[in-house]
This record gives sequence, structure tokens and C-alpha cells, in this order.
Amino acid sequence: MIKQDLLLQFGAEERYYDADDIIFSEGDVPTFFYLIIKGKVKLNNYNDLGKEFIQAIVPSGQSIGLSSLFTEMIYPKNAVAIEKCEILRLPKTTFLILLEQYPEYYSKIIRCLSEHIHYKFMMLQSMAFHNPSQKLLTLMNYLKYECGEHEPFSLQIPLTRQQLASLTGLSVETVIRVIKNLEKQGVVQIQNRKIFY
DNA sequence: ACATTAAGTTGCA
DNA sequence: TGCAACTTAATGT
Repeated sequence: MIKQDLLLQFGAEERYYDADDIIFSEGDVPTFFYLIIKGKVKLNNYNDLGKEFIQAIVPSGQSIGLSSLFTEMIYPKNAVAIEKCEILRLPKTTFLILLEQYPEYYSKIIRCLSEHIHYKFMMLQSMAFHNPSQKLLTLMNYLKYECGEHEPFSLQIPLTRQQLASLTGLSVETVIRVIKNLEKQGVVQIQNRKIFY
């Protein structure tokens, strides 16, 4: 995305988070641009029953809450560290000034936003029409595409069953049952509880 | 090595 | 699908 040095040059501050630390919450007014240097962050919501829905899991090198910086709207989701994280943050106004001075970054930002929207479209269509196993397959196909793997069983799914459930709106039990079925069908392999697709 | 906690499983309503 | 009981793996002391 945007070079670390440049962000630091503009006065970005380094912040450290432990697992489960909240970076921002649903309803907050977006005031910073965030870039993950190390660690992973999840974007989530909770339904009225307290069930978690994970909007996305964001790896290092990517920014979070980007889309909220170009509108006057409040955050529609929480951002929570899922492991120890190092994150750079730059005040929104400074960030916009940076972009004015380095407009070449606009195209990168559009690319990031577009990729995210693409993921959203794929998942939404899958969640609206498909059965549980197809929802999981859509998610796993996306993961595989994202890391450039194509061979069968070449990707170890880096998510717990609970996380798979929260990303697809299914329950853990359903994920477990569906994954076992997929294994029977030879679509995935399971080696000491790790899922290979 | 033992206790504790998290993750994964399974049967049952 | 969800709860609860149970197993297994991971982590702490």
C-alpha cells in the first residue's frame, strides 16, 4: 500500500495492540488512517443474540477502515486485533494532505477498495443463494485465489472452525459437519485438524 | 508433570 | 441448528 517511511515522515504514530484489543468500534467517527505493519485484524459485528459476524480478516500490509475515510459516515464495524499487532496510524486530515501531494497513491487505494468490494460481492451472492457447503467453498476459493495457490490441497486454511463459521454466518457445528462431508467427497483433506484445500 | 484453557467433536432435542 | 457433554491439543506454572 503506502510506504511506511512516507507515513512516518508525515507524522504517523506506531501503536501496539495485543490479541483482542479494540482498534476502533462500530459507531466511532473515523479520524485515522490505519496501516497494519505486523499481525492480523478482524472486522466484525455482533447480532442481537451476541453472535459474531466477521466481515473480514485483514493481514499485515493492508489498511483497515479505508472506505470510511472518504465519507462522513461512522464506522459500520469494529476492528479488533486477533494477535499481537503493530499498526501505524495517521490523522485523517494529514492523510488527505499526503494524498494531495502524492496522487499516485490514489490508484493503489482504488485497487484495494475494489478488491475488497469484489470479496463482498462474491460472499454476499454465496450467502444469499447457497447452502452451507457452498458458502464455505466460496470462502475457501477466495482464500486460495488470494494467496495464488491452484493445486488441490495446496492451501492450509489459516482459520479456526469458529472463524470459518463467523465469516460465513454458520454455526461451528455446521462448519465441522460440512468440512467432514467435503473430506469424504475428496474436496478437502484434514490432517490433525488442519484443513487443506 | 499437572492444571487450566482453547479448540474441536458428537449425540440429542 | 444449538446446547451440552466430552475429547484432544495447546499453554502456563
